[in-house]
Amino acid sequence: MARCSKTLLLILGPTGVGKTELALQEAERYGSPIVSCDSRQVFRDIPIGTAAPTAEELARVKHYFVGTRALEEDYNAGQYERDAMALLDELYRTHDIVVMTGGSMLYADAVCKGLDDLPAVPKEVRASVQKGYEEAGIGWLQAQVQQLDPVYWQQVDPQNPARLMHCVELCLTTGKPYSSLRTNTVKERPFRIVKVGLERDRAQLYARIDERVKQMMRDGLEDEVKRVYDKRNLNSLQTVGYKELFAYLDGEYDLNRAIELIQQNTRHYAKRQLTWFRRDKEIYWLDANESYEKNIRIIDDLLSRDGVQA
RNA sequence: GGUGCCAUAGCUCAGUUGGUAGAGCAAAGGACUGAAAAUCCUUGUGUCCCUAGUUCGAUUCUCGGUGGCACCA
Repeated sequence: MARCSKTLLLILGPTGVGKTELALQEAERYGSPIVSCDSRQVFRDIPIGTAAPTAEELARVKHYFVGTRALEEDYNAGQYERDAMALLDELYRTHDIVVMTGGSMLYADAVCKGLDDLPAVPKEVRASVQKGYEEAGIGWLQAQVQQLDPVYWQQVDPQNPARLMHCVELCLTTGKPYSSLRTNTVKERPFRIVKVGLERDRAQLYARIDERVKQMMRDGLEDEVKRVYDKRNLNSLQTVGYKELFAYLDGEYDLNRAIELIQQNTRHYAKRQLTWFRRDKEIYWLDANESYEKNIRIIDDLLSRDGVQA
C-alpha cells in the first residue's frame, strides 16, 4: 500500500487516564493543533465538570471543538462527523499530522468509519415520539418498531427506549424503515488513521477518577452547576457531574452523597468506554505509567510505518 | 466486673422448623451508526467469627472463646 502523507493521530482511552497531557506533547512535537473528540467539552460554560483543557493548556496548543457550542444547541455525532471532516480537510492543507483526542467513542467512530447519512428529525416528530413513550410506555415504542420496521425489530435491543425512539423518529421522518437507511459501510477517508489507546491499572484509574472529582469540587464545580441550573433539562447537561449536583440542589441527597455518585458514575462511564475500545482491534495500547519519552518513541515508530497496520 | 443482644458476599442485611445460603447496593462482563459523559442487557460460593460437643449430618442447637453493641454495677 502506498504511503499516505496525511495522518490522523487519534489518542483514545477512558476518562481520567491522562490523554490530555500526551496529546499536548504530541501536538507540540508535530506542530499540530488538537482536535477534540468529546461530546461534552464542545459546550461552553461547563469546563470544570467536563474536565476541559485549562487556559494554560489551550494557550500551549490550538484546540478545536472545545467550548464552541452553546448549551442550547442540539449537537450530535452526525453533526460532529461533518464538522470534523470539514476541519480536517482544512488542516491537512498545512499539516501532515493532526492530533485528535477525546473519550466520546461514537464521535471517534464517526470520524474513522463514518455514519450513515440520515436526515435531521423535525422537532415535532421528536416531541410526538417522546410523548407517545411517556404516555404509553415502552410497549408502545416496541409496537411502533414492529410495525414500522420489522427488520430492525429483529436486531434491536427491545428494552432500550433510546434505540427504539431513534428508529421510530427516522421511520416517521423519512417514510422508510430505519433499517433501509443503515448501510453498514465504512467510509474511505483521505488520510491514514493511527489509533493509540492509553491504559492503566483499573484500581489506579479509579483512584485518579475519585481524586479528579474532588479536585473539580475544589475548583468550583458546585458554582458552575448552579449557574446552569435553569437549563438542567437540556441534553448537553445530561452529564455526569451535573445531574448529580442538580439532584443535590433539589434536596434529594446531601453533598457528600452527590460527590460519591459523581465518582461512581464516572467510573461506570470509564468502564463503558473500555468495553467499547476493547472491541476495536486497530488501537495500539500504551501503558500510561511509562514515561512520555518512551510512549512518544513508540508513537513515532507507529507514525513512521507505512499505511499498513502492524 | 455482671447481664442481654449481635457476628452470614466488598458493604447493609435476610434466611436455613439441623440437609453448606439470597436480596439491595458496590463490583465485574457485555450491547450500542445522530440524546453516546446518553441508553440498555447479563452476572451472587461465601472458611455462614473460632474451638469443642450433640447428631448420620451443624452456618443453624449446646458449652467455651474472641470481637462489637446495649444496659446494669
